Amino acid sequence: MAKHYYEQVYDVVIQIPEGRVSTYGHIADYLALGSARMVGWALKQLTAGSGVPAHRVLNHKGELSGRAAFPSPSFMQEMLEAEGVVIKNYRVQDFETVLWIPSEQLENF
DNA sequence: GGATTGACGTCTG
DNA sequence: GCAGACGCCAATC
Repeated sequence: MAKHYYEQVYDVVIQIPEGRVSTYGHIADYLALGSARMVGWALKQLTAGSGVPAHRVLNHKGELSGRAAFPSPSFMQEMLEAEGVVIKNYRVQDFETVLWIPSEQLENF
């Protein structure tokens, strides 16, 4: 059984540092999945015990679109706020400031 | 094996 | 800038 494509998504999401967030588009583009839906689909398979901080993955608007998939609607927000990310009405403040890009991580960090 | 779904993104109007 | 439509690929029914 070869490594599923969503496992690659897990690997990238796990590398997202605390206080930072990423987007489906960047992850999809980095992994060359071809569609952000692949990332969303992969994260959908995730669970709280998967060890993958899926709450750090947002949509291109910086909105916590996936909060509905969490056990609590505020779970995602609480999680990010605990890491230092400022959330306002389920949206990340200074989104581009806390935005974490996998390709950028590999080339500059 | 065909149709539907899915935590989205980009393009066009 | 906002709204609607399309695309994208894999998994599930």
